[in-house]
Amino acid sequence: MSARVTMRDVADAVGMSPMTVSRALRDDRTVNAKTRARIRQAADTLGYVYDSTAQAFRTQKSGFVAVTLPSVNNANFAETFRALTTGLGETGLQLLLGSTNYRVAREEELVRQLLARNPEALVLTGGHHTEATRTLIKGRGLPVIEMWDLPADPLGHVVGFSNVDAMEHIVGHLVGTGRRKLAFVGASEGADMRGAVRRAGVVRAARLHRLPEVAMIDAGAAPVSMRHGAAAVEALGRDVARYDALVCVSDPVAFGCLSAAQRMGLRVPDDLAITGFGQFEVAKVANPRITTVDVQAEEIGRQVVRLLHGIFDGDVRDPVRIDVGSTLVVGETS
Amino acid sequence: MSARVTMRDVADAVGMSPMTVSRALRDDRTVNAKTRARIRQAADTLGYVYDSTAQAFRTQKSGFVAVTLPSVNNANFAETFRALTTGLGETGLQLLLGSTNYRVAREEELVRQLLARNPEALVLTGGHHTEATRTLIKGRGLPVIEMWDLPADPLGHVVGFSNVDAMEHIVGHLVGTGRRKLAFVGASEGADMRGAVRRAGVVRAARLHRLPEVAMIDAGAAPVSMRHGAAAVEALGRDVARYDALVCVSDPVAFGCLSAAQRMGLRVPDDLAITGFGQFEVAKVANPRITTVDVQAEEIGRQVVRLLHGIFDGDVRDPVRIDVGSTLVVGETS
DNA sequence: CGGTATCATGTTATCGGTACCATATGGCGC
DNA sequence: GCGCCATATGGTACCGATAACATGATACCG
Repeated sequence: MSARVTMRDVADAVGMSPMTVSRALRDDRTVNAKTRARIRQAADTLGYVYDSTAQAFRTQKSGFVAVTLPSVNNANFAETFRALTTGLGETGLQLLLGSTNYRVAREEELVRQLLARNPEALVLTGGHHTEATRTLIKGRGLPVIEMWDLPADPLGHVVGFSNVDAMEHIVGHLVGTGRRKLAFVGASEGADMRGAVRRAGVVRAARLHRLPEVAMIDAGAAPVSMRHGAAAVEALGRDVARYDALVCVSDPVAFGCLSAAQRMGLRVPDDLAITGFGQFEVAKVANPRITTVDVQAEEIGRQVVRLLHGIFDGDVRDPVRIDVGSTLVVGETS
Repeated sequence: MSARVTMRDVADAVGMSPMTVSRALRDDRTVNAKTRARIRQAADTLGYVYDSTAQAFRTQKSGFVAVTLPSVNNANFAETFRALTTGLGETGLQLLLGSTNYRVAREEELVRQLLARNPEALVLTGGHHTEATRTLIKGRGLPVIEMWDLPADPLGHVVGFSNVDAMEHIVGHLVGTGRRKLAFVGASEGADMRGAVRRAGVVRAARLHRLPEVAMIDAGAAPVSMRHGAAAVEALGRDVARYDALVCVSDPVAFGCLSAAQRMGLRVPDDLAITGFGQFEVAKVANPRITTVDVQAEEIGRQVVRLLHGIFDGDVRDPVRIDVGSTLVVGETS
């Protein structure tokens, strides 16, 4: 078991200094072409493997961009993540991913872990963070982007949309089609800020339209998905007739509600309207198609990539705020 | 914009040496409890963030485990990934994730990128790799685990199940309920090995049962999902009556087929049986529930974690092969 | 009470690259 | 022939944490 092959070994093999080897391997044009070829050759022969840890350490540039997501098991976030990976990969940057599991407290620990790897930028999902997280980040002076939200007091750059506005679109649409007795189906109040903001948006919109108070249907702790929506409706049983519209926190939840309602013999949308959120694939394919809001998960990712490139190239200096907006997509469930 | 806070700064703040700080922060019991508390306190006050890059460099241990997935936008893989993150996070290991987008060629580039970060282990999804990838990996002598498959010629350890067996369960079940004219719905033949293996499993099982040749319905390039399943059935139109069962490569595809079939007025399962794969949430919630195969995505992740711990603790030396098996879950679509 | 084990902390060197500056060599213009 | 510049290469220090060894203080033993 021989020790690791380093630039020193390669240098010795060709009778040059490690410095020249370093330059040669990085394709520095100041190294004579013939020398470079000889060095490359020797490196191959010796089975030399570049040590990017050492490089990251010396240059203080990790080549990482850190990203936090509430969960990777969510088609929307996964889509954004894919767009980020693709876009940044072209520049040789690698993504360092962490999931908060929808808990703000977990985010703090996560950010600390990620920052320890010296990322060159930090991309956070959502605009709600603990005070400690905020200080931690601000103290580092690295580029920060918050996405999937439009926080009032951002840490740096922002690429997102207004959850409140989006919910108002939905409520407006429901009111326009004659619904008045709304219920919101989402995760229990708690650590999940995203759900909380959407809930607040519904409540506000209902007040604006002078609707009776919106009922809150608890589908369990975040993350909530299809089965939670279905279980919530099953638990309601006949009582679901008290409402004429279920406003769900996401499309999967809406699909769960839809499915359970159908099993109970309810006609959707005649007896009950159901709306989702996020333009997940299931909304388009479900039968009937689910009314939802398109939030352009991929576009968010693309914009973040564009912004990061601008930042790294020095073109962007002042905090940027990009609102990608959201569009109501009327389906057959409302 | 102050320079980065290092252990030196923390040490100066409490009047001790960096070495003691290092020990204190790593919870080394040789440091006096009171001193440790003081150091922790000072680190917090100064906003110190541990530098894992420096640690990785000095100790020659990156703290990374590299993972490749075909796609993160797949509830099954996402579930495995979550189990990995959780399990390894407890040991202070971080996951370095790369997606192959279902292309074997892309895997090679990816593995190269991941290896440059000096991971302490490599976890690959699937058992098919290019020759170059295999050499690359073997030359490194680091622990390798292939998951989600049971390759005949593994690179190292294996945690998976037999895709072929699983498809045979499904076909056996369909035959048992009187179906004979099967069609397989999956991605175009090409780079997606996983789909190809499942297809082969169906074909083999059909031969065993002396069924007529299985029709191949091309749902487009991988990854295929709900909308591809739906589009495939729509494209077939009335011709779908030529089959009495659609065997789909995954649950999302099956759901797409189901939905399109229902829109066309077909009765499932009376006119047409439909089966999926993977026990995705949609299979359980769909109406009717989709017959599928449970492959225990989370269990795979847990077993990989257990195996990795065994490897790092030195308990595991010889290549291990864990078959987590798969279970037929009969729903209402067959 | 001397000697040794134990605990708590410090000193030094080092992991493998690379920024920065120095140096050697050759070509070219005047 | 001299100065000047471009080209090609080398020397040195250093990024931040930690292994290995050293040291000083205290406890404990017969």
